[in-house]
Amino acid sequence: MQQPKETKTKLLDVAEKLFAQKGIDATSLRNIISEAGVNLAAIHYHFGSKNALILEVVARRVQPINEERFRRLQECENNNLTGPELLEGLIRAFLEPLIRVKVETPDRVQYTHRILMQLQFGSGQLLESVFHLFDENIKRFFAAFTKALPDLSPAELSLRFRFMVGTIHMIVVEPPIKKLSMFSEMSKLQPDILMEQIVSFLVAGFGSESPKPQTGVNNK
Amino acid sequence: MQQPKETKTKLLDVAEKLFAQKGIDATSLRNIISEAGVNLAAIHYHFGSKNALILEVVARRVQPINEERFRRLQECENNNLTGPELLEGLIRAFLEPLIRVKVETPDRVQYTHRILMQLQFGSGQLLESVFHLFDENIKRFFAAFTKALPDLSPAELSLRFRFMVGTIHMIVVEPPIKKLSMFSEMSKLQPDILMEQIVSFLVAGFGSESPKPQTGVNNK
DNA sequence: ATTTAAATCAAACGATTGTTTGAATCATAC
DNA sequence: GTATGATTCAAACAATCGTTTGATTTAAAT
Repeated sequence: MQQPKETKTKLLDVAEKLFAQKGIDATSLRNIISEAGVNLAAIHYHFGSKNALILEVVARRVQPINEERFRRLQECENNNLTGPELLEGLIRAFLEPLIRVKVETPDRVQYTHRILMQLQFGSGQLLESVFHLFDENIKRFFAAFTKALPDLSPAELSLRFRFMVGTIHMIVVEPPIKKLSMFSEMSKLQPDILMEQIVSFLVAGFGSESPKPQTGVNNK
Repeated sequence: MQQPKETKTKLLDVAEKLFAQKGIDATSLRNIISEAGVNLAAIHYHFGSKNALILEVVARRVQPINEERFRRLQECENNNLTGPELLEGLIRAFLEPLIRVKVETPDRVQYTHRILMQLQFGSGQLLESVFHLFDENIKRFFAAFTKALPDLSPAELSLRFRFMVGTIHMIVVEPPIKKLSMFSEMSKLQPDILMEQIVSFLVAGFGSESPKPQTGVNNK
C-alpha cells in the first residue's frame, strides 16, 4: 500500500517537525507514528532506536550545508585572496550557504537549529555523533581564518570564530518571544539586506584590531 | 533535624546542577531528592510542581544580574555620554554584570545558561514566566541603544542587539566539545583580556556603518 | 504539658515512556 | 501459484514519570 521509502522519509519529516516544535524529549514515538500514519514498530524497524532517528533527522539537513560551505571555502583558497578580501570571503563562505537555505526553506533551518540546540544536553554517544558532523568543516575554516588574520593569536582567533557562530545563531533562532516589539521589526528586513547587515557586523568585529594588553587598567 | 530553608535551598542547588548537566526532562524529581537527601514530597510541598521549581531555579540567578545591569544602565544615562562613548558604555553595562558573575562563579553562570536554553522549548506558561524575567530590562537597553546610534533604523538596531546577545552567549556557553583543540585555546585567556576582546568585537561590529542599500548587487 | 502548624516520611496512584515480539500482509521472483 | 524476503501490524513488556495521599515527626506558642 505504501512505498518503503515513503514511510521512512515521512517519519523523518514528522519527527523533525515535532522534535523542533515540542522538544525531543516531549515528543514520544507514539506522537510521531500517529501524525505519520504508520505503525509504532516502524521506527525501530527503519532506524533501530529513537536516538538513531534523531541522528538521521539532523544529518539529513547538516551534511548538504557542510558540503556547500566546503565548496565555497575551496573557491576562496583558489582565488588567492589576502587580508580583508580573504576575511570577507571566508565569512561569506561560512554564512551564505546557511542563509541561502534559510531563505528557501525558513522553517527547515529553524527546525534543525532548534534540534541541534537540544542535543547539546543529550547523552554521550548521540552527542559525539552529532558533533562529528561538524568536526572537519570547523577545522578547515579555522585554518583558513588563521591565514586571513595572521596577527591574531590562536586564542583570539578561536574566540572571534565563536563570536561569529553566535552572531549567525541569532539569525537562525526565532525571536524568543513575539510580544517584544523590537524583534518583530527585524523580520521585515529583506534577505539580501539582512545578509549585508551580518557581513558588515562580522567583518568589522572579526577584523577589529587586537586590544592592547593594558594589564590591570580599569578605564572608567 | 533540618532547618526548613536548608531543604528548600538544597533542592534549588541540586535541581540547578542536574537540570544543567543532564537536562531538565532527563532529570526526574527522584534524581533530585535522592542527591539532596530529602523526601520526594518535599518538592511539591515547597514549590508546588516541577515547573514551579524550574522557574525558581532560574529566577534566583537572573534577577541579580538584571538589577546590576539596570543600575549600570542608569549610571550611563546620568553621565550624559554621547556617540561612541555612550555605545561602549552601554555595551559594558550589559556585558560586565554577567562577566563578573562568570568570573566569580563560572559553573553557576553556565548552569543558568544551559537551563535557559532548554526552556525555549518548554510549555506555554513556564516559557512566558521565564521571558517575563527579561522583558523590562531588554526594553530599557534597546531604548538606550537607540539614543546611542540614532542613524540606524529600528530594524537594524534590533538586529545588532541580537548579534550582541549571540556574541555574549558564546562566552557563557561551554565549548561544544573538548576535543576540538581550537576551543581549548580560548579558555586560557585571562578574564580582563577576555572582556576587552568582547568589547573590541562588539564596539566595532555594533558601531559599523550601515551597509548601503545597493539593491540586487552581487559583488562576487 | 498541651496545642497548633509546619515539615517530612513511606507508599501508592494512574499515565506514559521506549522497546520487543510474533503473526499478518505486502511485493517480487521463480 | 508458490516461495521468499521486506514491511506492517496489534499487543504487550518492564520501567519510569509527576503527582497525591495520609500518617508521622518536628518546632514553636500558649
